[in-house]
Amino acid sequence: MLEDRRLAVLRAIVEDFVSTHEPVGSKALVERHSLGVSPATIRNDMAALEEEGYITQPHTSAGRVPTDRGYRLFVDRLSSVKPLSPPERKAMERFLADAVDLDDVMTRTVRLLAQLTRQVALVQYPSLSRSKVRHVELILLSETRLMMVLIVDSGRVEQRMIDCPAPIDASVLADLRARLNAMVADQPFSSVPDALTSFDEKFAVDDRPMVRAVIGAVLEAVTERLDERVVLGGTSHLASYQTSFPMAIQPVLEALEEQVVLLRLLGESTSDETITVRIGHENPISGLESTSVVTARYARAEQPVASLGVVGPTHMDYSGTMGTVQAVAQYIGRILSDQ
Amino acid sequence: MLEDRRLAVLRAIVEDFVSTHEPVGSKALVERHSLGVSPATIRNDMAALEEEGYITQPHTSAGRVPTDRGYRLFVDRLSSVKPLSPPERKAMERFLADAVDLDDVMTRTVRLLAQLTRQVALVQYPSLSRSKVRHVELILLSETRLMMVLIVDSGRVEQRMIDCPAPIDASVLADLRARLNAMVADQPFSSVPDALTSFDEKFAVDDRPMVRAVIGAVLEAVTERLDERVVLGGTSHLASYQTSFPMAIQPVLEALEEQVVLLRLLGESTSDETITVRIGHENPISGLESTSVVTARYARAEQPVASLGVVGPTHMDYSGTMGTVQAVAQYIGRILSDQ
DNA sequence: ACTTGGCACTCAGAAGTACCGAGTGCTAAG
DNA sequence: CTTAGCACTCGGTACTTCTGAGTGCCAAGT
Repeated sequence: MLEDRRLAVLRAIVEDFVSTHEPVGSKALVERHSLGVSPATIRNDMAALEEEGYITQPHTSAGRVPTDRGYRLFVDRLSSVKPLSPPERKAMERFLADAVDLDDVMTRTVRLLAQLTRQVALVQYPSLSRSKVRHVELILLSETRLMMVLIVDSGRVEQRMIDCPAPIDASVLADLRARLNAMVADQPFSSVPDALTSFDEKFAVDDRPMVRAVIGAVLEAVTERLDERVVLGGTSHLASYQTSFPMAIQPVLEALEEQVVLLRLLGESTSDETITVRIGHENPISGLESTSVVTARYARAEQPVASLGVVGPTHMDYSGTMGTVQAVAQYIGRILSDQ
Repeated sequence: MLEDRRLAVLRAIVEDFVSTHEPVGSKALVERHSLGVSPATIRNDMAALEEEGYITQPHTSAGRVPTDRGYRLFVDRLSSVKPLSPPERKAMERFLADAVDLDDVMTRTVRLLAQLTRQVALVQYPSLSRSKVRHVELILLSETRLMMVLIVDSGRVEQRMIDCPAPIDASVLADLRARLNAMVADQPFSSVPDALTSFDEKFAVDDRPMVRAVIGAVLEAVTERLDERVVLGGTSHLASYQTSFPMAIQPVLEALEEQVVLLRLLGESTSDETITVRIGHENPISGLESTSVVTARYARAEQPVASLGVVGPTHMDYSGTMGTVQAVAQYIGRILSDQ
């Protein structure tokens, strides 16, 4: 009972602080929330909460502010994932329905997320590791130069230039093309490396350098990490944070300029959770200690392929943000599975 | 003579203000620059300059600050384009030399520009309008579906899916491929549309729908505006502007999030100038009225293909920025021409 | 006709002072 | 365990004063 009320107080503090961005005092708390006790009682609870490290006072004569630990408890036990409102859901579906290709889906998603959450949004390109090869084409560009075009079942296309040591014979090339396709067409990316082991031995010794160059290009294409691309949007929202609360945006902007950082942010989701929240210092990346990151994985045809999420101030509306991120992740998954 | 000194005063004011970011007074001016006259004389000149609208006083008891008009005069008549220092040049060449493909060149360039100028950098992808077709490949994916792969001389590749109304005959396809390449290979993009006019008439009536679909895809690929992509970097530098001088970064960040805006910024260069500077309100884009934009075109094989540039505070180091932008533009041109 | 020293004037920003009141912790009574 | 009462703290606001950089103007100098 007592424990319950303390948690209620913490929840009230977080909620109030998130909406007003101002330290909240005991009096304001009993007024705004019907806690059924007097401010003095709340003060005792607050002292206890502070003792345990969930809240803190910016200065002696001010109210309390949640600590990262306080937010953590709030997220874990006191808040629920708030689903999108029907109009928001409508807006999302309408906005994403018009996407014409993968790039467009990604761009639109990042804009959408940024708009709905009013925060910085991140969207990672789907991984191709579960994809299958549809076709490999080899095109002779000059005597010693050819281009390999790899067509993926998702419609994506990868190309590689290949320079050969010796002039290429057209009939050898045709033979290679046919055999190569027989080997890898309809194979998932993951089994291509195995399929092509000692593939070159089937060719005349003279042709092997060329064959090996082609194999190399194919392997490169199927092993390349295409999920290592992240689009970013809504950075202008950063500027509005600082008005509301002290926070240097420079380090945040700097961190967000690094693709590596973005990948770490999205990549380190706890694998068994659908949605991950990292609060303040929990965040391993320097420059983002005073922000929270909410990410979710999205799937294509039931298989998780990548993540998306948002970066915002620690005093964000976690319920709403988590709901939005989750909804967008699910919807994107559906869109990608459809096409 | 008198006129000369006034200009010297304006130059001194701009230079001082750019380096200190503080209004500059008559006394400080004579001390820092050897103008050979007394503060009182400078004051007279300043009054005249203010009268003409080149400088202004933030408040009565403060020094003068250049107006947009003052910067304009400074850029047009009082400053020179400062070439990169040898170490900077070295750094640039080293940094760009490692680029592996076009995307990499663009990404590295934007980082480089941002780093050298400490401002927000923009780099537009090269236009393909001057490019030539190297090869067109048609790949049969299923009975009625094929993929068109267009290889451009710059190494870039465009692909299009094509659905045909009727099953496709392999020999017809081979014929089409051969003839199509005969028509368009080595042709500049601009002449492809003409080359393909009434091309379909050379085929059997039954095959024409398929041929037309392919022609459509090729035309789409060669007319698509591939230069409508801009990469952006160095936004974190925005945060440091505001510390030095009042400037809302939110509208700037917002503006920079719009691809359309970026394209306008880069696209509207005066065509006959190698380097374009737009100062403060000269800038047509809302949100960027208090920034200056320095852009330059870059060429590939002597033909201008796109632009790059930076966005910074109006009190920027114009000489240095112009020098850097120009140097990078030239060097990028060389890199693109090489490969 | 320009330059210059002198001088009164202005005014933003710093520094000092006082005050208010939100918020606290503690204590003693309920 | 709760609560009313109370003394205490201290950030923020408002007001004042002070200072000095910087100005414009004028009259004398070259």
